[in-house]
Amino acid sequence: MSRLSPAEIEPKWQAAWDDAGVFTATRDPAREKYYVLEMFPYPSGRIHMGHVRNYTMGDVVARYKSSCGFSVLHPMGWDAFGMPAENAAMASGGHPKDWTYANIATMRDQMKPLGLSIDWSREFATCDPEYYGQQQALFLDMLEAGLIYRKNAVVNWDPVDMTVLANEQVIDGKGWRSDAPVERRELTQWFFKISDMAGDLLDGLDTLEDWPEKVRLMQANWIGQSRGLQFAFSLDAESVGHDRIEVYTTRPDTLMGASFVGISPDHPLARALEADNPELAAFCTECRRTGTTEEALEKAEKRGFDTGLTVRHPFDTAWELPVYIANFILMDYGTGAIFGCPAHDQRDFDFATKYGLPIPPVFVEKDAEDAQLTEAFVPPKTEPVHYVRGFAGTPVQTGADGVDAAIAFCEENGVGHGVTKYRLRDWGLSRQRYWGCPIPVVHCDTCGVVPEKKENLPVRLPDDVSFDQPGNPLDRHPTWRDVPCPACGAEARRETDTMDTFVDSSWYYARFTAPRAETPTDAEDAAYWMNVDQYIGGIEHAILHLLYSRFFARAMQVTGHLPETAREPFNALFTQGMVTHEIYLTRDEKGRPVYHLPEDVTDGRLADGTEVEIIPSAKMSKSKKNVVDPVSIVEAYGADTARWFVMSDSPPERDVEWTASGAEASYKHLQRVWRLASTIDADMRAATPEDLTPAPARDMPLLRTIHRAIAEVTEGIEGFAFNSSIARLYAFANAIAKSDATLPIRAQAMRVLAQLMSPMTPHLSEEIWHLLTDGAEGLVAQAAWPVADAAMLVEDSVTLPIQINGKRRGEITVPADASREAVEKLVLETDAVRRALPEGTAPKKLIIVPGRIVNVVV
RNA sequence: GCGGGCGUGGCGGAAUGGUAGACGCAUGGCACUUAAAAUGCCCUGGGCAAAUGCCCGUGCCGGUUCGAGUCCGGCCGCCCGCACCA
Repeated sequence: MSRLSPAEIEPKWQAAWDDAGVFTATRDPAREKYYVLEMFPYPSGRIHMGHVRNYTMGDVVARYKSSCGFSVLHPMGWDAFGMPAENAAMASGGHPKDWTYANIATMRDQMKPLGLSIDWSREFATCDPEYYGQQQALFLDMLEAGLIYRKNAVVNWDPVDMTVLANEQVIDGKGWRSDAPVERRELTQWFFKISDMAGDLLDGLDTLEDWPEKVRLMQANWIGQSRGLQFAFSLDAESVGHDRIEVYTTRPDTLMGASFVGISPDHPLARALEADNPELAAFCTECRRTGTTEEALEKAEKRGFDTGLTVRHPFDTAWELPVYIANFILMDYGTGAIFGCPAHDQRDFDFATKYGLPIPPVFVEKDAEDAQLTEAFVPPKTEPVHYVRGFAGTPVQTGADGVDAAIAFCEENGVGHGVTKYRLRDWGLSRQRYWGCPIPVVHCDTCGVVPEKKENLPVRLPDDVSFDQPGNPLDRHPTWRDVPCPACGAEARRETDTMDTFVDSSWYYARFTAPRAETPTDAEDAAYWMNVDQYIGGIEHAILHLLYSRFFARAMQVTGHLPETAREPFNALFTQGMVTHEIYLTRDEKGRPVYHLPEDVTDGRLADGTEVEIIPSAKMSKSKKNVVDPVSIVEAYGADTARWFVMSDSPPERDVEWTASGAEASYKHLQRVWRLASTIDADMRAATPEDLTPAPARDMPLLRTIHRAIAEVTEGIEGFAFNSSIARLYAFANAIAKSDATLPIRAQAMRVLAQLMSPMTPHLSEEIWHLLTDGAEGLVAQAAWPVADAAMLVEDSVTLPIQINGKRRGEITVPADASREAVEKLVLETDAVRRALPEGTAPKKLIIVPGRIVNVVV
């Protein structure tokens, strides 16, 4: 019997699919459409197992839906702008464009042998001028619609390299190349007004029923709606032009526990005070050294600086509160100023303790009026609290009701007003880098900031740039900046900032519906194909990419580029786990990790004998050099094996650690299925008339198995439990191998097995299908998905485990339609129950869950 | 620090609140073979036991329930995100 050679059959069937145009997406009004999309890859240079897993999942869905009769759109493209291309250019002197397109070519060549059902005619890269030109058109429309504006924002500035650094380029507060302490610097930048849509983006989450609950929760927390009180503290003496401090609090119910007022180091008052107070200025400067990430701010030691200013409590003019500058207060959130209530907030408690400030409680535990607080008291939700200091003697409740009551009380007494705020900040899109989509505006001395004319799009990146020094090459380009003002025609300067790469990935799904259109989208195509029915990608994108995409769908609707029905672009979302692998690292003289490729490590040592640290289950990433190359797996075992393995070993939402033994095992199993098919085929060809005579009694068990397999495998695919589907397929193959059913029924089972396997192992399935149908029924890829006969799924009898006091002690088999009374009688007659029950006594309780279990309580 | 998630045999994992460990890997045994590979068959959570069986067991502690891997509360550990990484 011939061994199956993936190297022979896989290209053959891929060519057959191409010839038949099976995967070309066509707008067919007669059929329901299905748009399945995996998050497109960054062209890092080689595909890795995470890609294989991601795209195989999408492929399983696409092939399955296609078999179910849908008109399927399953495209692929490249998220091609970004820093690695510039880093490569700086390191090796090439050009980001060449590097990127070469990587794309390599990865496409690596991806195609996987046999994915992708419509490659729709492929594009975000660095294609045809794509980013349309993105510039979107920018102009959104600018005109008031969705984009300019304001100052803080960036990480490397004072040695004289360049802006991304957060990941800041290591322990220092520039990654220069090692110089990073400074904060303000630049005028472009922003999307995403905060205007905060409420709508929050409300929209409720409609996303087919998104993971955790992603919706993360997004809701990220948007961070809060209801609070905004009011002002009056300064005792006007200082540097300020006479009040505007404060926002989500805990107005603790206003009577105020101990101090804190303002951000970036608060206008703090900035004004810096001029006359060198000590204060030094403190603020020190605070600004902390990285710009929220994580760095939150983890930094909480520090304050007493400004010497005081304010009056709004409900008691005799009550004086000190004003501190505190490093943990963000200028971006609320008003950049807070009041501190140490008795009921742990951070404020720590702060008050550190600076010797009073800790007046608002409420205490019952019977604990005199107790000294050793930590902030946050009352349990259910317990009543005892008030020691309510508003004007009136106790208010805690919790949401208390906040509402406190806001109402404050409003009645003329202290501020209730407001709804969001944590979500506007999205800064300006990047001071070359390899991105140029922002299509021109700076004119007389007209100011002027949008480029649409007919001048795309604003192309110049090719003649150098990366021999840090900073943005567009700034250094001799002529690229010089353009006439689109408004007055005078000499003007092009903006040299480019767009955040998140912009590129925020609308690519819409572009796939009409990738060659002369406008960003085509109305008819968008109406037919949108929304994405199933989106698949990593959980690491749970917040930013998905939120930005949701914003963009709305913004594109406002600007007329998407229909109203595409408000939420992704109907269903699946977040896959990552493919992990050990990482190997050594440390440089500063203790920073240096990563090594698996092939450079032998028995835990480098070639020069240096021992390496091994960290298990680390996310596969190019920078960590722990990428397993799928190409070698495909070459050794074929695409079907790689696909089968990545789908079989782990539930798709969970991380999977790559192991070499798993691929080997998958390969063996697929060979076994092939042998089984070949044997059945050979037997059919040599069959005598007796072999073909039906024998219903012999055939019934396998017929039932066929229909159960159809039902269970289908259910697994529908529910994204691919690993369970594959477990069922193993069981099905074993059942066929062991069955004594007649040949025609075994052949029928084998054809169904091939079909059910086809989303995962399309090439092997085609080969088996072709063999068993003599090529008379075309391609599996075009065959209709089998349907389970419900009548065949019903069992005649059922085995019920019998528990005694919750522990399994026996079982009985009863007819599936047995009455409760009949089951009860049989249960009481079993040995296990008789042994447990004293002679003649009845059980205390008898629980019968029909079809499932019996529990006897004695 | 904040937000979110995960934790089950030697390993990957299965299990609408209802027989914990399906299915697969690995280990061991057997068959085939001159031999090996390949292939096929069998066993395999731990403990006690000749055996029908019995006890323990889903990170830890507690709770709800006839019944908890699953629900609730409190911990521990690991992972993801934190707005200029993609």
